[in-house]
Amino acid sequence: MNINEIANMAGVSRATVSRFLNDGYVSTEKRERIQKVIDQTGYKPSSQAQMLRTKRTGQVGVIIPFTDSESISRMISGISVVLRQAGFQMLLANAENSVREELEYLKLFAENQVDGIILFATVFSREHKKALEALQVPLVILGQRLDGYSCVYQDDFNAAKEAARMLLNGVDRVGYIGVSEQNKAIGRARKLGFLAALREKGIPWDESCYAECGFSAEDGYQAAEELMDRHPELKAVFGATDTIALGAMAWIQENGKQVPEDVAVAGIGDMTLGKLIRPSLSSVHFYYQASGQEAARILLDLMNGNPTNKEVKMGYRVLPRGTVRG
Amino acid sequence: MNINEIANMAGVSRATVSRFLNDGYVSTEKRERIQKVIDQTGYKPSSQAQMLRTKRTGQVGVIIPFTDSESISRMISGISVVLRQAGFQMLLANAENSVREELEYLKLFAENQVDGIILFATVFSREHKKALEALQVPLVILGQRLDGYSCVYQDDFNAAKEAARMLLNGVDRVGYIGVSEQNKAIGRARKLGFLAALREKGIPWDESCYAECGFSAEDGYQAAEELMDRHPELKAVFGATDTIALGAMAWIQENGKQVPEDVAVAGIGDMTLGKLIRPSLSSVHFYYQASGQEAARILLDLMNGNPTNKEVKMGYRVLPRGTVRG
DNA sequence: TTGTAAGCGTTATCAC
DNA sequence: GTGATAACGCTTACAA
Repeated sequence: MNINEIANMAGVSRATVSRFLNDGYVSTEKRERIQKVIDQTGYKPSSQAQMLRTKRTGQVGVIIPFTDSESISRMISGISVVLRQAGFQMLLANAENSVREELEYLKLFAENQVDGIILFATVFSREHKKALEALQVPLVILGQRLDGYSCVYQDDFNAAKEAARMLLNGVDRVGYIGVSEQNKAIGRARKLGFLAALREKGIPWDESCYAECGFSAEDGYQAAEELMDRHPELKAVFGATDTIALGAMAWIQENGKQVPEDVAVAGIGDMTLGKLIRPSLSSVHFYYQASGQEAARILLDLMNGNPTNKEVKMGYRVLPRGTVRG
Repeated sequence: MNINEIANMAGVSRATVSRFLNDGYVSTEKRERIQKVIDQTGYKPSSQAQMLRTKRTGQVGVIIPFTDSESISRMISGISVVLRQAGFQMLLANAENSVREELEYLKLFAENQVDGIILFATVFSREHKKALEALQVPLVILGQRLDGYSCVYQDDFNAAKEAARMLLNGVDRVGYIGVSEQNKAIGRARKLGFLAALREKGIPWDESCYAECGFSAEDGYQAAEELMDRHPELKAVFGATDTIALGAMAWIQENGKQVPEDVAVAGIGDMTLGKLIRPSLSSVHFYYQASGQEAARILLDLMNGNPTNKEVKMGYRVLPRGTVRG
């Protein structure tokens, strides 16, 4: 079933059918005839042919570092809602924690497979920047800020600072478990925010109270062990993410300490599970779903030929809960 | 940059270039010439043109009910790894909890937008079955069994039965929090497995000890409240999923009961967070990531013209942890 | 082993 | 308003 057959059945030329489909000028009479035939046959134009002809694919490539993360899930949800509404489909590329894969996908998409790209960024290597410069396709970066590109990111610095303030309530010996500072947002900005809160309170900082780990709860667990072995006197532990904080808290509770009486804990991200455990995890809410929507909207703008780069820093909400002191 | 230009630059016909690209017969001499030109120009064939010409898109549609679920994330991870290796891309369709949307996507993909479909099924309405029958494209169903279709699913019945056995250790008054039985796997099979364990132990069942809810932790929390208000004497609560169980556990602990001394708890799915909370959540591990891989492999088979329908029931592992008695 | 030529199913540009 | 006609960039008989 193709446009020629439809044209024949309706007794018009295929150009007219095409115009009908694309809101061109068609007389009411022929309009009706064509509509009828289409209804009868259930005809749908071949999107492959349309892609070839129009150079538009109606697809957006979304590159994520891994699938198993609540924040990523929420952002994807936001993206998918907006894209769907705009008639776009989402080509999801899962880099599985590999920077090399991430670059591969970037190149793959760059070669005109998609009309636009949303990149969940973690770190920016030289290679990344080179790949981004070579890009012919509109792009929005999610989760990190990068000069010269449209991006949507969280206010990591201030979120961490305020979360640290809440954690430091009546506490002066505190440890920090974070991720590599190569990750500017989650690694660097959050740590700096934390340190800013310390400075504000006049609490001295000793780099040996810092432990670095990956993004999983197991990582947080091990990092807590390492940290607390080194500094059993710590009265509070800050996790760069809720997942890390939850891992750390598990170790702390397992080793005979009360939370928050002996050790207070806080994280960032407001994961669902954080409010279910006892005591409930103090955290900072990020508007992840909205971030995804925002990124998708900016990308739609860009794809519509609006060349304005935009940087959007999302807000946050501090959530004092059971793991910090009164 | 298209195949004609490459052909001109290499001094061959475009057919030869095409053959070169598709592993057809090309003399070593021309092979080298073409390779050189391609290296110089960075030429990549237009996948849109290839799609139109070959009727293959190299894309697989994956329909999920929602994004925010650890089990779904893990299955997607498995799918993406296998598809990637086979050179396919993943078109992710998020139905956002809407059956209507799910059907829309099914139809959309059915119209030859993709070479194959993986459907994360929840319920099968008449409409679903009609849509599935009309499907021209290879399909694998994930998470549910459906006669006549290739599917990969969990052993929900036996997993629930064994989990219930472990929960019923020294306990005879027990409640069950589940989801709608329209969902044959998570709703029906798990409940039946649970009831089978009860029967085995000779424990009578009273339907008023059943509460039904959605998939979120909040749902589990509320269902626990409803259930425990009705039956304060319950000594154990079974959640059809870990998320539900965690929600229920939060309510139980919040209301002054000790887990597992006063009330034992178990769930299904082995979510990461389950092993981090104290006491740690007893559960059943499902091989979700492997399920995704399996589904993708079967789909690849199907797309290769192997018309063998396959049903794969995945195994499980029972994980007694802190929320059940000795 | 290579080239010619005929599509794949659309949309866009023209005349009419 | 409408209909020829020419692309879009590729693959694949078929012939050489």
